Amino acid sequence: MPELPEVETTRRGIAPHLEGNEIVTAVFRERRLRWPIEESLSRLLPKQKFHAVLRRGKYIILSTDRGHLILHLGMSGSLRVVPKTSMPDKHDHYDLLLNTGQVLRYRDPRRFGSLNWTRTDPKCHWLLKRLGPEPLSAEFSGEYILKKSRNRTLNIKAFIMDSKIVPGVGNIYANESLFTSGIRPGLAAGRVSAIRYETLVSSIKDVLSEAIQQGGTTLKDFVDSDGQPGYFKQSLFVYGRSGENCRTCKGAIKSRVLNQRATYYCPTCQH
DNA sequence: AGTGCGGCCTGTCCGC
DNA sequence: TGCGGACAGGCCGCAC
Repeated sequence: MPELPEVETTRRGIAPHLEGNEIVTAVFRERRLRWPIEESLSRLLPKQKFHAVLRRGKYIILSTDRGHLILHLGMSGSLRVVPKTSMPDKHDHYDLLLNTGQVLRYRDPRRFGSLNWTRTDPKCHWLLKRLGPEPLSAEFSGEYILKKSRNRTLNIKAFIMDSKIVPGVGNIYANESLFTSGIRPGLAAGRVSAIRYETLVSSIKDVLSEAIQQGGTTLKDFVDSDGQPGYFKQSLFVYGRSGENCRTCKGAIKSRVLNQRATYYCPTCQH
């Protein structure tokens, strides 16, 4: 499940292979992703040259001289750069063949991902325009989130997973950052104090940056790698550890469902 | 406006 | 061993 660090790792991995290079052909084998891929892309994309590979939340933006591809990896998506001789497998839904002889290949067994095209400023695209500030930017601060949270009854975990508040904090990192900052996931967002929001924002930034750094260690092998960055190996404090011992207090990690999402916490360390 | 939930998918895991 | 069913997960869009 690609979280923001994996998306950023992917972005960094593919960028040097794309920037300055041109699309020769676009092959779509399965257009039924979260939204059907526009038919016109097959004829629009050839001859377009990439000039930037950006990220916004968990969206990757491939900017060309004529517009922008906006893509999301969903639950099971991955993007890799492979030689054009490499055969696609069952879940490899599209290929962008480049003038370098390499192919940018999208795989997504569950097809929760998406691919959209826009000619205008991607910031104004309907998928991106409502997103909150980037979690790793200065704009995402304790002050900002405190202000957004006033009078909100929604639990703090669902609140930080709301992309309108801050994009890119998925279930794993929501659980982990709430543990690190000692906050119970079920607490109403509006009842969390200013000082605790300062801690939470720092935790989110720390946990995301650290995971990006760990993912970065696999970058050099990106072309040949299986696309799984190293952050899965990082030691998680609570996520998926129901019944196991808390790494801090040795008590049992609990789990419950909040807003239809698996939620893990330590009843002793989090209040 | 805020909140909660349905729906989209398929690989994996569990129980029989 | 084989089979069916539950589950996970991001996120838009809808209903209340």
